[in-house]
This record gives sequence, structure tokens and C-alpha cells, in this order.
Amino acid sequence: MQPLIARISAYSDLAADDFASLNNAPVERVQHKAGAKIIAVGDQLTHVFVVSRGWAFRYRTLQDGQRQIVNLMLPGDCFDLQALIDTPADHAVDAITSVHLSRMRRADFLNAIRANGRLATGFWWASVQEESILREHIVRLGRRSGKERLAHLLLELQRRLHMVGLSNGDTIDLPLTRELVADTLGLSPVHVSRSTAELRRLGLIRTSASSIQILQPKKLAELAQFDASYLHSRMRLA
Amino acid sequence: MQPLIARISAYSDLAADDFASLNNAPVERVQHKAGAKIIAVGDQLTHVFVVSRGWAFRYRTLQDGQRQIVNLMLPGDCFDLQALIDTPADHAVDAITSVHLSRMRRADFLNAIRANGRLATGFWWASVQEESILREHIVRLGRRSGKERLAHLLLELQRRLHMVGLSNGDTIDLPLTRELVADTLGLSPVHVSRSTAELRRLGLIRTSASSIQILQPKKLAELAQFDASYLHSRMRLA
DNA sequence: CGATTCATTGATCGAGATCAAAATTGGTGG
DNA sequence: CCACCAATTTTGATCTCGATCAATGAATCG
Repeated sequence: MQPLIARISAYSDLAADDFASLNNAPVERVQHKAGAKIIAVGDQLTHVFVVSRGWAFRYRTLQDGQRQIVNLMLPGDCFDLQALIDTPADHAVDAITSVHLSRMRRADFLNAIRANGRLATGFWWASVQEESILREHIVRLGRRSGKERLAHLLLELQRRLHMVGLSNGDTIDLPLTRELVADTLGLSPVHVSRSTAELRRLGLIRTSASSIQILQPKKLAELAQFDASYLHSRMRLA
Repeated sequence: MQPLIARISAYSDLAADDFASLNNAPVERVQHKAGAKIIAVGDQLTHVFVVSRGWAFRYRTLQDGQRQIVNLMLPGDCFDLQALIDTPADHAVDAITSVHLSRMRRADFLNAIRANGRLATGFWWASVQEESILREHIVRLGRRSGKERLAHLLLELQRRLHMVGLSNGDTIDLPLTRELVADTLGLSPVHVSRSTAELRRLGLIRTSASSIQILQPKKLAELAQFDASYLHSRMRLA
């Protein structure tokens, strides 16, 4: 639960004991291996999850086998608050790396946030953030070129990891294959490879085994028309 | 407020008097002319809105002037539940046609849903629906061709209008210019025109002044790989 | 009715897909 | 530690969908 605390409490007035009601509630810890399916389409969702370690992704698969990743889920991200409605999952979630999750039964989660308004606001804020990230994903897919999409995604991931204390400056661990990036950005793996090479050639990023370093954040942001305000990294309690 | 009631109560156990708490709260009615700006980027959101008549759209504009529409807002849609967090708007909302809105101050809205758990669930359900529509929009942009995107959007709009009682069978009023459709689907207006012609030529749709008729829903759905489950038109209360 | 906005059609161009092969990486067991 | 196999990445060549530019044709509205 640490990254969630880091994320929510970094910008709000939530005190440590606001999380007491969460920790008192029966929180169960589960773990999934890299590549494992966490949620399948059609599942009845009974729990609310928080990623505490590792990466996962939410996606839909079309009948013709194409896949589109809807959201990359990093430590500190919660899902599915949608579980509060009793409706079957319309998308699947798979683990990218080994993933540690904290989960809580729907009813327990509801009790926890009912008991603590500030906590409720904290989760609501996380959900507003997530929805805004979805919207920017739409803009990225609809109105940016391949190179721009990639640059934009890298900057977003850098910021999101930074928010939960998982970036060493401009270098971030990216456990993503070209194919995962392609299915995120609506491109082919080949084109992702070429776009990466292009950013490298421009001296904007450096890539190593499974991490990338952003060499020129300003230029990269300019290229991607990246405006971080959609991440709502500052929150003011209402 | 009628379309919202139609939408929420059609599939839930909400009784008419569940809405009493809403109608008791100070609901203000406002109207915007076609083309008017309803929310600007950076605005502090103080109200929660429900569209009661007309169409609006949510969008972001890039620095280079390109526009991407994030969501088309039809009668019965609510926004911005995000207003419950005190953060500036990250996107703009404009009226397409003349638009009638019902709005409520944040605090009044919170009181209303706190007073009535079933009402809260109803709004939560609407918000789950909306988020799911955003996700499918992502899939549409990322993994479908122009023709498929158009077909998919038409089917979605038909269903959504149907849910609030605004479709006459397979014929729907579409107050959208080619440019609005283009900015929704991440295409150029020219290509939207050609794709429309193509669907017409295939005998799948018929178009007149400002409405379209879906002639072969099955074939259109097959072409678009349209699977309506993401619309969650059935809700079961938790 | 003109005038302005919007839709269609034609011609050309380019970003990104696809197909195929080569190069790299990583994991495994001897 | 090295050799081998599988998976991933890169690179090259070609093709296609959709963008762009430009002109014509309809609609809508004072």
C-alpha cells in the first residue's frame, strides 16, 4: 500500500492515521507472476485493488485478435472502483512484471471510505487523475504522430513514476516490450522501434536494457506537445 | 432532468421519489447557444451538470491548433463529477446545438447523494458507463480503420440515444459536421466524408440532412467489430 | 437571392503498416 | 563459463490508408 500512500498523501492533507481505517479493514495481499491474467473480460468484480509493486495493463482485444492497451497500471494505481457497480468487467487486466496487489472486498472498501471523508476524497482524486490520463491517451492516439506519441508516453510515465517515488531523476525502469508499447500507442512494433531510434538519434533519450533516460526533457516535451497539467499532481481538498 | 431519469431509472430500482432529494436541492437551469463555450480550460469547476437537452462536446486543443474530441455529451450525460475535487479543468466543453443544462453546486450535489445511497449508486453507475465509453474510444482510435471508426461511432451514438429515448428506431438525429466527427475519430474531414460515402455505397446507412438511418445494423456491427457490452446498459444495484 | 459555411470529389503525397530477414538479447542446461 | 534456443529488436523494401491541397457543388441563412 506504500505507493498509494506516497501518491495520495504527497499532495493532500491526509495524515497517516487517515489510512488506519484502510489498514484495519481486511486487506488481502495477492501476487501474480509476470504475464499472468489478473482480470478476464466478463469477470464479476468483487474487489477493489491497489498495485503495490510491479506493472500491469488494462486492455481490450478485438475479434480479429488486435489488442489495444487502455491504461498502464503502475504502483499506486487503484482499480476497479468500477467494481462498486455490479456489472461484468468489460476489459481484461494482465501482469507485465511480477505484480503485488492489495485488495479489499467491495463492502469493506465502501465502509472504509464512508468512515473517513478525507480518505474518500483521496480515492476520488486518484480516480479523477486516472480519468484525465485516459482523456489524454485519447488525444495522444487521435492527434499525434508516432514519434510524438512515444515521446508523450515516456514523459507521462516518467512523471507518474516520479509521483510515487519510483524514478531516479530522468532515468526510469521500463519493463515494456516494443509490442506492449505498440499496443498502447496504436502503432506497429516495427514503427515503435523506428520511432525509438529516431528519438535516440535526436539525442533526446538514451536506452539501455530495460530502462530509458530522458536526456533533454524540454525538447522532448516540446516535440510531444506535452503539458503535464492533466496529471493533476497537485490536489487541493474540497 | 428527464433524460437522466430515463437513463438511470430504466435499469435500476430507482423510484421517482429517489429523485426527490435532487429536486429539492437547488437545481439551476442554464442554457447555452449553439457553439457557445460552456467550460474553458483552467476554469475552477463549482457545479455538477446534467445535459437535459441538446449536444455538447468535451475536447482538448493542442498548441499547434489541432483538436481532439474526448467525448460527445448527449442528453442524460452528467459532468463533471470531477468537480468534486478542487482542481482546474483540464479540458474544454462547447455546445454543439443549443444546450439546456441542469446544474447544482458541488456541496448541494454531495448532500443529495449522501442523503440517498441509491441515488449515489445511480450516479456512480453513470460515471462507470462514461469511463467505459472513454476506454472504447481509445480502442476505436488505436486499433480501427477510418471506416470502422465511423461505423462504430454511429452504432454507439444510436445505442446511447436509444437509452435516453431519443432514437426513432434506426434513425437518429446527428447534429454533427464532418469536422466534428473528424475531430472525434482522429481523422481529417475529407476522410470522414469519404468513409461516410463508402458506408452509404455498401448499403449500410442512409444519410439525409442532419440525420442518418442504419439500414443493416448487423452488417455494420460486424464491420465495426461493435460489441455493445461496454455500454453497460443493464445495471444491477450492488 | 447573394454569401458564407459545409460537403463532396479529384489528384498527389507521406506516415506508418506489412512482410521478410538479420542481429541482438536472454535464459537454460551441459 | 559457454553453447544453444527462443524471444525480442532492428533494419530493409514495398505497399496502403489516410492526409493534404485544391476546386466544385449543396445547403443554410440573413
